[in-house]
Amino acid sequence: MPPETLQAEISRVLREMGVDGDHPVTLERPRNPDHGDWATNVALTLGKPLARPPRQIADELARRIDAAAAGVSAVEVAGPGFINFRLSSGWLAGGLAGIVAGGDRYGRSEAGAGTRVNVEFVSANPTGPLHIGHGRQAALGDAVAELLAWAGWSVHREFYYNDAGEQIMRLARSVWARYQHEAGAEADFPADGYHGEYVREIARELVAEHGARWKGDDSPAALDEMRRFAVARLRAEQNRDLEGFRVRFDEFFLESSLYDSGRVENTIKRLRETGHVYEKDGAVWLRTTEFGDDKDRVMVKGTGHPTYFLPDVAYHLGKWERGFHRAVNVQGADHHGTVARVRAGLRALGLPEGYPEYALHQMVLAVRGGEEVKFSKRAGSYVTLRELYEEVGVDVARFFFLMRRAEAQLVFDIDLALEQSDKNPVFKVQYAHARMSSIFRRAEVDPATLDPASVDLTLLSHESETELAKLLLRFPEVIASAAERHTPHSVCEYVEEVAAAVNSWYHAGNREPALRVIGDEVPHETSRARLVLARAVQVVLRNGLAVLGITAPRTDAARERRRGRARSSLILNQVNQCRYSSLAVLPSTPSRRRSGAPTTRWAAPPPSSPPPRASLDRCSSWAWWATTTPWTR
RNA sequence: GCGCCCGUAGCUCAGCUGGAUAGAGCGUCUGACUACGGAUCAGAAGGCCGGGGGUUCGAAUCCCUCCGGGCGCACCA
Repeated sequence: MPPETLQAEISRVLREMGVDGDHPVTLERPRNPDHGDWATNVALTLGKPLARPPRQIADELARRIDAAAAGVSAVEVAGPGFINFRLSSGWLAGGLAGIVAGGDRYGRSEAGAGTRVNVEFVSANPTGPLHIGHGRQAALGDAVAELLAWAGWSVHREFYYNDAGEQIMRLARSVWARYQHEAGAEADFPADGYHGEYVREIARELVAEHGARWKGDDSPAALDEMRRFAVARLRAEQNRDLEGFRVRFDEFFLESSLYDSGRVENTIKRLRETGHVYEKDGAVWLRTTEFGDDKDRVMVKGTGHPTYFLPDVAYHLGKWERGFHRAVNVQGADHHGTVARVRAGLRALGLPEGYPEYALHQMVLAVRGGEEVKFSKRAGSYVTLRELYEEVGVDVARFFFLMRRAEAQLVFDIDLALEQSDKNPVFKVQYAHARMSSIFRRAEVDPATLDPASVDLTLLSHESETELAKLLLRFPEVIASAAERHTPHSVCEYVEEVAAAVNSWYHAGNREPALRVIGDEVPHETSRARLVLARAVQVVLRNGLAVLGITAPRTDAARERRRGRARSSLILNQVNQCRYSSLAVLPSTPSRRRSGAPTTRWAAPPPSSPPPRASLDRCSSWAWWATTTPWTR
């Protein structure tokens, strides 16, 4: 955000010039650096009201500005009447000191005033392991939640699931059939069953724990036992996968509790009282068209059973009544059809328009060697989240899931994710952070003891330094905007930009030793000032990555490997990668649609022959390289 | 057929809710290397912002329309 001093000074001058106090003054950051650090088009917008040429207004405004009071070093009029400002070195120095002083709170704001907000995401039903679509949603939801927390909201992370619906029964029937096979009985596998290997695993565990007591038993009681067992197993597995992905929830909300607690009944009663309910063809309808939906919706079917619409409304009404007057739902874009109707149902009950908010995301495509990766052994028809992050690492997976805006389809490039160079944006950013840490180690200075107040920061006068400093000072604005718009990807882009600026600054020191942070060529005071800048970089990168749920390493395992300490573990690592690459070669059937599941669906038929084993070849050549290449140059 | 999302450099994508000469990474091309961590740097080429209309001082951005791609449109879950 623009410096308040500048904003205030412009307002003062405008009042002086007799301009109406509520005339909007927008300050924006010009794309072109020649146009200064901040610019305003206010003279252009004043042309009509003042009946004067914009250029003339701009000239007068620029003349009257007190640069010192505004915190700028230059005021220029350009083009048709833009006014460009350049920030003063004093303002920059104060800002840098503020970053270091702010530390891990730098970038937070109190905008949310501690108000409660509910962020619901993942919400996968326990019918199988989480897939990479859930992964995108987990990363996205967690980042949106964290952004809101940084914007001063009190955030509640919630996971909603169903343990008794039709799909769960399909799961139960699938497990039942596999169990009969394991127990040595005949049974037809249901046509709509779940084919993943995990179903067999659950059946085997059932046998291990309960023996063959349900052999040949197709009673509802037996099916129900298996349902409970399978749901418990899969819920536990999902939780392990999420914990491994560093995502935690404050609450797991069970759909069936809406029935048990009478909330569904209560909701329909209250809807009837609104007078928007009618009966037609033996079903009970809500007139959602009165509230912006494109057709009315059935709440209770002719069979007497409620549709999913009803518990959805009951659930969100419950959120409101639990005190969450703001709620954000992170969901796959295939759910956008439910948005209008749920909101309409809630409006009928008197809740405000636009409740809850939705952050919808498109599907994920995993690509390796230019080919889509579709299958895995464990889940059968899709790539699981765990397989993905065990191969590329949690940090990389989270960043890749977040680096595109949610509404766009995501191509997850596994080759790029495995790349350990600046080609990979995650390494580029983490490396920039590690590099700053390395400078402090080298200088034998504890960054925590650095006191920016005792340092003359105006010594940071090289262009690479001032550009970097200005970039760092944008951080709070980046966070605030990303929180408001639910766009973690803009944080990814920002940290990447910071890393690039850090490299540029750092390498200026390679070309001219006088520009280094530490060394004989550098005067002590200058060195101190640059250490403050390095510290500010650390703070911003660490905080930016923290928002995204990514670690900011002080050092890197790869460096240890280069030092030759861990040759064997490197080789092991490559072998592991070969193991996971097996997920590319297993044929299977396309997945079926499951409710509550985000949008990863693989519609293409299974390959008739296994794809080429390029990744295996590469692994073996790496192993060869590792055993034949000396570790020190 | 209706609704939502997307279409920007060869590829993957940004573009801060209407601003000045449309940006970044990868790829390509040309240079640089005794290094505070080479996991590198400097530079260049590359564009009818899907097409066409409109709105205004000004449009990738807003409106209309067409084309292309994805998703969703049940008394399914």
